[in-house]
Formats: sequence, C-alpha cells, structure tokens
Amino acid sequence: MCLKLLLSGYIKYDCDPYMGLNSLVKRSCFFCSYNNNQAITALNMLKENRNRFDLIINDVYMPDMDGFKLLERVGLEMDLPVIRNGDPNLVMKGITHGACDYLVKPVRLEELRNIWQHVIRRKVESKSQSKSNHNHEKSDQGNEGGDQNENLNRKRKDAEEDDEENGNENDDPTTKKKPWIVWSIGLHRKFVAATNQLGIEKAVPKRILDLMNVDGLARENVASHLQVLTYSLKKCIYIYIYGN
DNA sequence: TGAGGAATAT
DNA sequence: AATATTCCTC
Repeated sequence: MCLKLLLSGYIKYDCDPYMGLNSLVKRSCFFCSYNNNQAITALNMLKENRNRFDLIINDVYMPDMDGFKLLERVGLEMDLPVIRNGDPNLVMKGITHGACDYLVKPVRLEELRNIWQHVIRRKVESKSQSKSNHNHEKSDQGNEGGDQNENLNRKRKDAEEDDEENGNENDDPTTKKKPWIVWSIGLHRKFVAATNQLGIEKAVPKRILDLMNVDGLARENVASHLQVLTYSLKKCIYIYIYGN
C-alpha cells in the first residue's frame, strides 16, 4: 500500500532534513509530494488530484492565505485528514478548524508512525465498506495493537523558542569576530515576515536585512539563508513535477 | 563601489 | 547539513 502525502508549507522547515521530517517521511514509506509555500497552490493541487492524496500536512505559516482558510476549505470540499504542523500555541485553533492532529517540530518517527497507522486503518475501512476487503501487503513495522485512537494530546516540550537577542555582550569593537548565525525558528520567522512584506520582487538580502533589524546579522548571512531556501524550493518543485 | 547570486569552502 | 566565503557580473 502506498499512501500519498501532501506536504504544504515552508519548504525547508517542513520537508528538509533540518527538521528531520523528510527522512522520517521516507523511512515511513510515504510517497511524498511537495508544493511551495503557497496555500493556493496546495488547494489547486488538491482539486486537480482529488483522490491522489491520503493525508495532508500543512504548515501554520503561509504567506498568501491564512493557513486556517486552507484548512477549512479542505475540510469542506474534501474528506481528508489534515495535520497541522507548526506553532503549538495554535493547536486548539487548528483543531477547531478541522485538523485531526498536529505535529510539533521536530517530528519523531514514532509520531509519524502513529499517523501512518491511523491513515492505513481509515483507508482499509473505507475500502472494505465499498467492496470486499483487500489484503494490504506488509506494513513495515509490526507495531502491535497500540491504541492510536485519536490521541489529540501530543504535547512536546521543546525549548525551541527564544533565540536571538543572545546578547553578544562582548561586542568589543577591537576584536570583532563574526558570529555563527543559527537560523532558529524565531529568526527564521523574522526572515519570512520581512520577505512577505517585501514581496517576491524586492526580497533581496539587503532589504530583508534592513527589515529584520537583527543585531549582528549581516547581509551575507541573509544571502546565504535565502540561497538555501531558494534551492530547496526549486528542488521540491522539481520533485513534484518530475518525481524523484 | 557595492550589491546579488551562483559556486565553492568550512 | 548548515552556514560562510569566494568569485563573477552588473
């Protein structure tokens, strides 16, 4: 059995090894399609391939549409499980809007396996209802009867917030060494906010840097980050169009 | 000169 | 892998 998963959201932070989700997806035998970080694209993909996806994981933060709007429309027009992936503080809002589960990054293999089981069961049930039951071939992990019945409380404490503002107390002008910038979630959010505000045309390192207004951040840092994101985006679009 | 961006290095 | 640095172009 092959499940189709639509990952929708900011590419790097949802799909790439930075968060470990990509490798987990592969290890879980998902077939995975990506789209870019535009909710409207995700919606179009879903409409064109109504029966192509079994599961949707989408991110809370999407620039062109309120991510919750996507959630509502998917829930109204299609019968698909949607999993939110993002800010734990928005979990309740996601659930009231129709999400059936949520993930908090970084995602662990165990969590993804539970979802996998859940989706398999749902798929098998619907198939056996419409027709005589099929035998599904092996599922990779035996995973004895763990009750995965709607465990909606899956909270994980991650000290992922709070990042920049790391004082750099010793900003001694004589010995200025460039700090190693870590693109934490918070810093990345600033980047995304600045990028969205600028628009695709004007989102160049200098302007992004100015808007972010982060102490110690250099234009080169933003340029490097931007390059990686752009590369990831292209790669994911390529995979979506041409396959792996 | 300075900036953007691909290539390359760490 | 994640980020920095180099290098070429405009």
